[in-house]
Amino acid sequence: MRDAELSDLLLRWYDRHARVMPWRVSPQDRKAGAVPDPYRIWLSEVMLQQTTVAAVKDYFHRFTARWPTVSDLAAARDEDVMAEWAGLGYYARARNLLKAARAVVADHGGVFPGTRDGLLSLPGIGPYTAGAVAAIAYDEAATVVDGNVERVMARLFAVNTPLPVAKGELTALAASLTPETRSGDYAQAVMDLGATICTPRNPACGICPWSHACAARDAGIQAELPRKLPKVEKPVRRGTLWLATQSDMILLQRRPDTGLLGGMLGFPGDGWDGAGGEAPAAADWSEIGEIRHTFTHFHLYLTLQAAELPAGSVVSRGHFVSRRDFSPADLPTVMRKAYDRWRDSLSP
DNA sequence: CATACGTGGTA
DNA sequence: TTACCAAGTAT
Repeated sequence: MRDAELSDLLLRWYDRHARVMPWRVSPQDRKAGAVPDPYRIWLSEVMLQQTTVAAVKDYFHRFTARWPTVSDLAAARDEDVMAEWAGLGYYARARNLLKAARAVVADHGGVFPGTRDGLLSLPGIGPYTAGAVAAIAYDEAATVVDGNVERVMARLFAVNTPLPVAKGELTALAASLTPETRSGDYAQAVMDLGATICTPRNPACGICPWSHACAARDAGIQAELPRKLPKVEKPVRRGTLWLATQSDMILLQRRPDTGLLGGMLGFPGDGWDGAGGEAPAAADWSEIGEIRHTFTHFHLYLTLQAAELPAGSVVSRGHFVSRRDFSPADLPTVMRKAYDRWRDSLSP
């Protein structure tokens, strides 16, 4: 079977089964002339990096309601954007989002670059996102390779080379199928196929439009692909978080712009992320419990120390914020876990 | 090329 | 409960 027949088959499947998403223009609306907004496509694609559609939806609605255009976002305050991103993870995405929005306004007159190569020059936009935005927003015939596409190609062509070694090979195979027309619909179609039918476990080959052409299915090894190199074991780190109040104030600390939870609000800590080393103030600290949290590359156990600081206390780290100006929703999840435990210890 | 970088859902 | 997984990028 020729490659063009395979892509046509998938597009016909997509016409009937495209999932509805807040940022997506349906294939029917596209055929009627509707054009996706590059800003919304870019925002959604950055949010979707290593993140599920379900987790992204509410964040996408809040961001687009608050900042409807790239110019609005470019004019936003850093702390507002970081607070709005809190809980979504991979916070470098939010910092780069702002940098890119400001670059679009400052260097491109408020209009997104019109090609994949142009998009690639913006912070936070790599090969996948550049291709996805170019294909979806501009119908450029860009090859789009995400985890779904890697899995679909590995199975369709029975590639036994493990990831990430196989990345280049899978990209070339994906390129061999990418059509010159309806490139945006096609890119979304392959990803939808991977997300709904060609799933990591128990792929639904019985209803797959490509099952007849699938080499892995033919060999009965579809569930074993793509193969992956063994993962390194996560080490355990331990440390302390200091939870201090002073009358109606809470002690918070903005984290450095780079590294773990970069740019996010949190509580002063020590012993687990290279920062600190001692309590931020002399006080009668009492241990109120422990939280555990697993990051991408390590398990973390944090001892929680709480204290009411005497009036006039000098703190070595952080700054006091009135409870009225503090929202736990602005915290990254590990910090919100600590806050929730703290609050529970105060009013059980 | 390997590592750092979050979180919530699922088996 | 543990381990894996999700529309990756930067360094």
